[in-house]
Amino acid sequence: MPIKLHDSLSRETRELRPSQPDGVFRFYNCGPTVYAPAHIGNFRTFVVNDVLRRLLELEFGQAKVRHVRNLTDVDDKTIRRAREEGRPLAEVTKQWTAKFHADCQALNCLAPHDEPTATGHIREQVDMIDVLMKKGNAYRAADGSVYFKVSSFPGYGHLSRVHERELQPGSALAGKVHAADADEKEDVSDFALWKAHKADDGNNAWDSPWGRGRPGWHIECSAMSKKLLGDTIDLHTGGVDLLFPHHENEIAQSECCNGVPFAKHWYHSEHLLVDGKKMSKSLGNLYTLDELVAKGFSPMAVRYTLLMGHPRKQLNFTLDSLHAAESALKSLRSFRNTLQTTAGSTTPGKGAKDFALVIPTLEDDLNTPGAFGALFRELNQIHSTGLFPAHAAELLIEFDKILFALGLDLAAPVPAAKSAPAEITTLAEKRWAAKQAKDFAAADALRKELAAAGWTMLDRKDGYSLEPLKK
RNA sequence: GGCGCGGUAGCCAAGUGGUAAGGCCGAGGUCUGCAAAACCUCUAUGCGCCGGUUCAAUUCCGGCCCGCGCCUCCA
Repeated sequence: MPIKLHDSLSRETRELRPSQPDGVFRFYNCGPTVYAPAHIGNFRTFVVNDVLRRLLELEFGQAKVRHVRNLTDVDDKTIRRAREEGRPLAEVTKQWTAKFHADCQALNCLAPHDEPTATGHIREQVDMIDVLMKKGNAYRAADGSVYFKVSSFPGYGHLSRVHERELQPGSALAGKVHAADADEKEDVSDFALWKAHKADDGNNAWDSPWGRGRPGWHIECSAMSKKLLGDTIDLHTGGVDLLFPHHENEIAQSECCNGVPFAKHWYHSEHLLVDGKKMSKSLGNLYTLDELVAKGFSPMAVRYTLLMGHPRKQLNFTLDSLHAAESALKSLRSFRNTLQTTAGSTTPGKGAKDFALVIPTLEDDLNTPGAFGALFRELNQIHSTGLFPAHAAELLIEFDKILFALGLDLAAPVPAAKSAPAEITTLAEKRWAAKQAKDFAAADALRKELAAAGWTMLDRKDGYSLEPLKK
């Protein structure tokens, strides 16, 4: 079944298919700026793109998907961070790149096939700017910066419908408040391709035909996409906030330089809200993966939570939803164990249609909550009708395919139980002894004592474990 | 002000012109000395409000109310 995905440019849901004769599907996902830990809003986009990547692999074959995600390692924020910490830029970005990779791995995201960096592709960016200069789409301003001339590209604004917008009085552009370099530009809409060196940049500058400086933000994606995937790619993705101006500017640069359409398909995932509001430092509702893990949640529950809402709708993230995710994962784990136990070493049967709707639901515009619904509906159905070994063996294969598509690793570590203090283990030992002696009255009294101290005992045949009481 | 998205059970959240998936929580039950786990059952005559179209609307159309996002370097 073909994968259908909403296209931000045409505003239609269209089939995804490779456009090149080699049958390789090429997609570019705008990656993070590495100057701080990414927050879970960032990860919503990367997790959604990861599900997409997995579906593409299932559809076209593992070898027929090429996934590129960049790392922005030179811009205002990274340079400012390095300056504030008195460290070289490369050291700062290396640190946060490593952290980003660790978080991605914890969230079970497949690594992109290429992860190019802006500083690693200065020459490609300069070359591209050079072409734009020669074609008359760019100009060098008095300060040595190079700007893209928006009026030279008639297609500008189609993606974001920028022409249909009215500027809010007092907005940055209308008031030129933020446009520190506005005087250098011919038009406020023009954007920087090359930024002339300033004192604040320190030694983070490169030579170019227009003098020392550094690339503007937008050009890196155009240049690296061209180098690694070609002039026309099959899909370009990112968060909604990148739709304008970032992606609009990428289209302008790439199409003016290459003379062919930039991306066949555009996809934007919506924002994650926290307690009904966009995450922001000022509201204090910004979460990183580490903070959630510190609260006792597993990274897999975070991943599950990020997939609980439709990717093109704002998703309201709460701690309650993390609890829900943790419980849901537990059910899935338990179900898989049942399948495994029942199946044993039986040869899988053929023809079961139990999970037939899950992947197709996912393939219909990445309807992750719909897919979870279909999954649990089937799961309940199977529970109530019972299982034969051959059936279970077959279902196990299907179930694992679904887990792969969603990127849920049920074997991933769950939060380690806190170890109990000595007085608790003493009580527990006493209770266990009482139970073995069948002194149930004493055992029950000790259970109550433990509960009062905030602990519960989970009995097994051969022993017990201790867990802190929930709430 | 402009552009866009949304308002579905206590919470989260799919979906459809023909009478509401699923998860969490909660209640009852089976099973276990107890507890936990697992499994079973139950939980919106209702889908922001008011009109309209229709045999039939939560789903289409119009108006209104409320919320959220974006409006030049934030995933």
